[in-house]
Amino acid sequence: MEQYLPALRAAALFDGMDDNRILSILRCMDARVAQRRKDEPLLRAGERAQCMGVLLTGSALIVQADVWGRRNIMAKLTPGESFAEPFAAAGGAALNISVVPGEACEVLWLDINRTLTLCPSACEHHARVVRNLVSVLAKKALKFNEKITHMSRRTTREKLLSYLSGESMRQGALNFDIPYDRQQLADYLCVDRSAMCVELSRLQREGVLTAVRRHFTLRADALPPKDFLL
Amino acid sequence: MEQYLPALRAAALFDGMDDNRILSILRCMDARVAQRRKDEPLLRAGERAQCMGVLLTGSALIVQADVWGRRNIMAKLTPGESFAEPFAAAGGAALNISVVPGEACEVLWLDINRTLTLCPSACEHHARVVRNLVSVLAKKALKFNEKITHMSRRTTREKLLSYLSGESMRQGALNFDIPYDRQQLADYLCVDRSAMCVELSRLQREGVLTAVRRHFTLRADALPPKDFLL
DNA sequence: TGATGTATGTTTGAATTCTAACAAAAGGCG
DNA sequence: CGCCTTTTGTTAGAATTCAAACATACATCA
Repeated sequence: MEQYLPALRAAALFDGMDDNRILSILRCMDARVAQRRKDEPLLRAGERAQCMGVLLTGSALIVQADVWGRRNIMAKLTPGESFAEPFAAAGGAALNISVVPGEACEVLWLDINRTLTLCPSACEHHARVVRNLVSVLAKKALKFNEKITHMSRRTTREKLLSYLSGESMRQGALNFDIPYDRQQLADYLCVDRSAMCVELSRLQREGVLTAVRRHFTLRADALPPKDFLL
Repeated sequence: MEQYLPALRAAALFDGMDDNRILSILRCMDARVAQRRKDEPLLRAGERAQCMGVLLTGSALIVQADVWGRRNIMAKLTPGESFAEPFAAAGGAALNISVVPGEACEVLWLDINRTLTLCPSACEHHARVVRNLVSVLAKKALKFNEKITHMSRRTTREKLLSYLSGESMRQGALNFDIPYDRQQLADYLCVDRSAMCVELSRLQREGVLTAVRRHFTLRADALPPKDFLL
């Protein structure tokens, strides 16, 4: 388990804990590591999530997909990020999402209930893990909140601008990369890819932004007021 | 504070705690009660949420609104439910939502940090509150997840069916009431009200459901397979 | 370098949604 | 009951989005 410490130190769930504490917690939470190839889902919709996952290496998408290939991308995971916590923390609720690797990856499975119900005071590390879990869950709710904010806009143009200006602010620059390709971005915003490309082209023609693959540059001064407040 | 115990006993945050414990926790979390008239927001977008709220009486909507009156309803609160927890638990993040009363109501403000950072072991009740908070946050994330599921559908018809079948399952009946009027439902699904009414009428003409004000009846057998899986 | 597969951009007609305005129904209250 | 307000339903034209197909650009690897 020691080999994964570099990844775990960066995980929000283990924030403020030294290596020994982390290893101790891993034992308490019955931690298990699993490898997945690119085509093997980490979790499938319909399953019950008894454990939460922490991505150690690689990347993965949290998606809802139907049989016609319609896809709703909830989030993209990078190493150190966790997933399925809300389901595991809500008593092993049935998943309505799948988690699919973007490439081969490694995951850590953690039994949440061990920290919540068992040995509550036995090891004091638990208090810290539970507090970190509170923070992780809160941030996940805020992430969903943000996605809803983007999706709630009525036009593709507004959805794009809402997402892109959000990313720009988060990264603190008008010049930034996004983690999605065009199809993935369309699936994140829940719009048609080709219609989104049309809108991106229009925004570029109008001088509002430049978009080269995953790299974007916003020109805030070029936006008509309609797209902002007031 | 004792007068609010009936409402508090029903709150998920105080699950499994007797009256004395609840009162003790209220003191630890620096609980304060506030009244609001129908037109006074409980929270406004832009503010920082240092405290989480628990609705004691009345009802309220969590909304995102822009200056043109476009409204995105995130959820409707009933007594015992809490709000702004994700913002408060994420270190007092700036709200991107407002909380507006549907009628006059009373709220309890709780300082989350008191349970998370201060007197961590002094009173053992804290462990229970924090565990309850984990559960409350997890359920909120699942609620947002559900809203995203409905919104991710591409047509108004599919959004309606996704929401209504979800409510039907949640309430365990084909016959059920929803908490929203037509305008609120449209704002929850982020579609135009009149277009939604048209779609509701069509669904009724097709015999898929009946809709009388807030009361709905689904006729599962009348749905063409396209609207379900496979 | 050339071939292949993937990602991105563009075009078109069909379908859907928005907008605004108005009509009808329901609820509250003197 | 009659009046008023709020809610719900309907219509029609304009605007937007979808869907499918194709063209172009880019990346990888033999």
